[in-house]
Amino acid sequence: MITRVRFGPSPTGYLHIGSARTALFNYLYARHTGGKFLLRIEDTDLARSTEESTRSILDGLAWLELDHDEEIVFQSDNADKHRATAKKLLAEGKAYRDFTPKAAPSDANVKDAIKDRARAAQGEKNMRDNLYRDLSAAESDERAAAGEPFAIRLKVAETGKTSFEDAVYGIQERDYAETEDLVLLRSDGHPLYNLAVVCDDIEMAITHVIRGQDHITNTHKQVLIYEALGVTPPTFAHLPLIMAPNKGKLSKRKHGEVVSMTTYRDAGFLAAAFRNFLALLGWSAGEEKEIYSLDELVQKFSLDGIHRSNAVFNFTENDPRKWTDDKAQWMNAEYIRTVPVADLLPFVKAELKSAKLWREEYEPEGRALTETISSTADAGADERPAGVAIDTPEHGSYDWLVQTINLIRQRFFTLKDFSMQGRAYFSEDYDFDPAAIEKNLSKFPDLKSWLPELADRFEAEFPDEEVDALQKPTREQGRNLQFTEENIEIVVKAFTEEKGTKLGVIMNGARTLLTGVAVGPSML
RNA sequence: GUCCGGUUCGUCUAGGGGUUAGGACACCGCCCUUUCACGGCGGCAACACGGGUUCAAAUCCCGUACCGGAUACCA
Repeated sequence: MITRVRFGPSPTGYLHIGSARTALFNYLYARHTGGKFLLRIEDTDLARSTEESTRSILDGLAWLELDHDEEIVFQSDNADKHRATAKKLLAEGKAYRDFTPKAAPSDANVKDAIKDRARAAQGEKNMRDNLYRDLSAAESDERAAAGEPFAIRLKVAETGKTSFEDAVYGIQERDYAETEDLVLLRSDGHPLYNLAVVCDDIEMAITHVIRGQDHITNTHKQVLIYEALGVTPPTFAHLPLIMAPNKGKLSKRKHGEVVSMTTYRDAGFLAAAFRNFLALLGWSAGEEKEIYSLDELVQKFSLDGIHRSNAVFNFTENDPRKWTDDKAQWMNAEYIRTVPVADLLPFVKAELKSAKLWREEYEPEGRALTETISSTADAGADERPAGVAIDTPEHGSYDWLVQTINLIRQRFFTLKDFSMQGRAYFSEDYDFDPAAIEKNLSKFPDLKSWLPELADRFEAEFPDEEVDALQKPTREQGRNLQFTEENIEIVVKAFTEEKGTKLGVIMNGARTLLTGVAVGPSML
């Protein structure tokens, strides 16, 4: 039997980090088993569902590259089928009409009202004391025909228990006494969540339901519906929850943008890095390894590796450095500097484009950015074999771009850094960091004349260096120097001694003047 | 309240009868670097508590505490 899983977000907000992880686990399980990953928008609560939210969720999934199979199912489209199912259960005597007038929804805090009510009941409540539970079919039909409004409730047996074997939490049991005669169809005719989910899961032939642990109680109710329908329930796998640093609920209300997937996209995170981070929140392959490609995740993912305890998503409000989880930040930086340039290039391009720093020359005709890049260009880092003349591709060329990225990405954390910290590499129009100026320029007033002087010196020592670097005589033989790291060092050191200053002063001053920031590749 | 679940360094976690309780992030130090990072090396730091079972318990059982979830004509 082919595995079929579904991710069923309700479109009442953006893609939350917890939902994103649920989606990821569903995706990984489907791909691991060679099954299907389906998407179902659970929009039965039309009062709260918005199209904007649906779009935002779809955007988030697209960003994470969790492509779904088959058509997206909108639960609201199936309302008629849900109603038909409720009526069938009614006809079979497995459900009944409840003519109790609908309670006015408490306006303030629904959740609190429910908790208060539950506390007040102190567990003394008899879940089967509904007046209409045993109304004769004839009388029920009659009242309905007379136009009296009613909800349809499932008739839960007096004694017994629901049970299912959760792939993560093991055998789960719940006495019927704990479960109310749940409402299937509202008095206004709208199908409710549990009914809708069961109907759709059956119709979509879902084999594994992977969702948050907060649904365990719903699962018991859904098992009841499956039983009433005479359908074997799918396998359930409940996931531990992702908590806020205080181990409380992670919510938009309280924690703001840190919980939204779009925040990470906009902050310059690589989807691959964030996916990797998310995968390790509540799941482990049982090995000492942190970096996993999507393929590896797919290959190693299993329901057995899912934890039973909640995980804390760690961040510190009001600390810009720790605005989100340290490990997520580290992982992103790790990806930025180690991923093959070819994989990084498209993202850098997008970033530069949005910052209006992109030039068409970077991408020569007929050569896609993702194309394999020459091995020399891929050599990463600022390290270069000693004694080899520095090959400086034409500024603005494709090769120049690749080398530049390799040079600067070593100290970057997000894609944003390419247009912020690294702006000077792509444009003459960049800002100066006041702290960097203070630290590296203002303190040494002499730099004002030294730096231009050094520039002249370079020009004199390395004339025309881009044209024919390798042909040039070395210093021993004549005037001009080969443009190598060693020779640059000779020139700069000589200059430094001449001025009676330290190398660091010159290097740092030059970097700050040239790039506007204090951080950057070495001059030598 | 009731039902369900959980508890290993600050955080993510490995380990599930005998381990110096391992790794990662964060933090601190040293090295590398005449910058900042990267990197390398090292340090700090954990089995919630109490009872059992056992030659032996972080690991199995029970209880307590604490944390979380659920308890709608929301999803």
